Order: sequence, then structure tokens, then C-alpha cells
Amino acid sequence: MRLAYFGTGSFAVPALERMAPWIVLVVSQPDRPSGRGLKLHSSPVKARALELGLPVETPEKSRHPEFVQRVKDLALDALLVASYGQILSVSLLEAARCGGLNLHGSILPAYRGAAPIQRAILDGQAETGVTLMQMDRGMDTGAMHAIVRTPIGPDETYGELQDRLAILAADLAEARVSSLVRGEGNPEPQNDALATLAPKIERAETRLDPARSALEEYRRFRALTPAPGVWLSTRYGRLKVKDARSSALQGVPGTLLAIAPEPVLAFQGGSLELRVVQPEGRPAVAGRDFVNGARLRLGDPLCDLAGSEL
RNA sequence: CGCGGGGUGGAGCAGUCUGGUAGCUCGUCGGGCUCAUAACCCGGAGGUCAUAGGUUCAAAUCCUAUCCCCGCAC
Repeated sequence: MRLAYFGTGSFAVPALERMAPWIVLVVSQPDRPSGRGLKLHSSPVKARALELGLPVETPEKSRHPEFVQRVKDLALDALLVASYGQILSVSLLEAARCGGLNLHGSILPAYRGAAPIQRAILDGQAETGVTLMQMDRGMDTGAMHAIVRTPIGPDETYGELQDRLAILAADLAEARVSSLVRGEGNPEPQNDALATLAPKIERAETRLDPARSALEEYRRFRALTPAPGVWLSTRYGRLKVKDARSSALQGVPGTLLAIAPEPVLAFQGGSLELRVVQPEGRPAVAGRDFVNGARLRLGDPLCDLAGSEL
């Protein structure tokens, strides 16, 4: 079996490792200036592929005819795709004998799009999964070959869930791709009427607001942790919340309902225990340490609710 | 050269602008109070103020260089 592997994010790394024996080319997003100092950074998939000694290409546009021709010349059985970040053109899909097989982090047709794992947590879903599907011209609209399901833990974060789903995706690829390539598939079309979208996360969604419900904001914390992360606008500036748990304590939103053993911040109808926070320009610290440094006391307001600054 | 913040007893911070005794909230150790406690009271130990050099009678504080950490934006 000869495969090309199209992937970028860390969700795609385990499947890359598992399928490496059959992968003749890895395709990932180009290195881009990012981070402090705007230095070039490789995608997780590219970095791992190079460690594995696999050839890597990072076309700016994978639909470019010259690139498509190069793929065609590889005489591939299929393109295996996971978290690639570019739409694959029909001409590219047709460059492999069995087209494109996509590993998607949701139970399709729910959560089509860029951020299925985050959106599932954000919505409070109790279950999600990975779908292996036959790619077509639409976005995550192709017929489904297989689905694995898994419950979402009540305190599970995006990072933790993605790691689990990535393993499930690798299992799924290992178990099914070779038989699909042999033509043993029996794909089931998606019911478009049941489809939902999972658009990418917007910056505005990363702010925790004590005026909103504790339930909703705890989901927000879980859905966006560890990346891109969530933050509070406080009297001491922006405060990233890197670890938190929901708490049953209730009180005036924005004030501290407890100081020890961990500070508890009141939200609407509940509260969050702030376990690890990070002030601007400083390393992350235990919530208790932040409270000590800021000289906060029980009942003190941490956030001002008046204006929704930023 | 994208913009910016920070490195001060074990932890988190103030002090730096306007050089002149090392401060605060915790932790820790000892003692006390209490039925008891993560609560409270009293007392103690513990600091090369990131590193190197410079200015000065005197540097955490001013100047120069270096190392390390981080936020924003992308």
C-alpha cells in the first residue's frame, strides 16, 4: 500500500506514526513566521515526519497543477488526510487511485469544519469521536467509512481529549485503511439535514466573563485549554487561566469566594477554582501564589464587571 | 531586527522613577490558645537583590553588556 499523508496539527501525529510504513510522502503546511521574534516554526506533523525520516513537502497551494502532477506520479493508493488545513481540490483527490480518506475529530455529520473537538466541549456534549470518511469536494461532507465514539469527561480539556482522539484516529486508520484501499469499503452517505458546523475559534471567544454562567465558562475553559487558552480581565491586568475546576460556591460575580486552599472566583450561578494562572509577562503560578502576591483577601473583587473591557 | 513585561530569603510579590537599615502575603521551624483546625496569637531561622563590568563616599535602585523566563501580535 502506498499512501501520501496530509496533516499539520498534533491531532494528526499519532496516525502519521502508525501509518509511516506505508507513507511515501508527507504533505504539511509551510513553515510560517510565528511566536515571539517571528521565527519560522514547523508544523507538528512536519517535525515528526522528519524525525521519522519521511520525505516532506509543504506546498503553499496543494491544488497547484505542478504539485498535483507530482502526487499523481507517485502512483498512490490513497491520500490519508488529518488536520491538514487546506481544502484538497478535486484534481488532487483524483490523483490517487482511491482518492482522499479523512480522519475527522467528530461524529459526522456533527461538527463539520475546523474546530470540531473544541466546539463539542464548548457545547457541553457528552460524547464525541472520530470519523473516517471518503473526501469529496465539500468540507467534511463525504460518505463515512467508520466511526469510533468516546465519552467526554466532565473535566476533560481540549488538549486531553484531542490526545485521546488522535490515538483513536490512529487506531482507526490502522484498522481500516488497508482494507478500504483493497476496495472493501461500504461508505454510508452523511445525512446533511443533521449536519452542524464547527467554525474555527475566534479570539473573542477566549475571554472568560464572570457575568456569564459558571457552567458555560467552565466549558469554555476546557474547550480552549491548553491552546489558545482563556483569560480574565482583572484589576491586575490580563490573567490567563491555565487550570481550573468548577466549584459549587456562589456569590457576587467577579469576587473571590475563597482564598485557600485555592482561590475561587464567582461567576453567574456558580464559580471556578483558579488552580493555575498566569499574569502578563510572568510565568504561570499556582492560584494561591497569585493571590499572595496580589495581596487579595476573601471577598475582594478580582474582576470589574462594569465595562466589558476589550 | 514585530510590540512589550519580568528575574529580590523556599513560593508569589513590593521596593527601582526621586541611590543611603531588606519590606508584604504565604510557607517552614519553635512556643501558645482551642474539643479541634487549613483558624488565631507570640517568637525564630532563612536573601550572592539573574550574571559581569562601570559611575559613586555609598547601588536592588543609575549606566553598559550578557544569560534566562513570559504576555501580545502573527
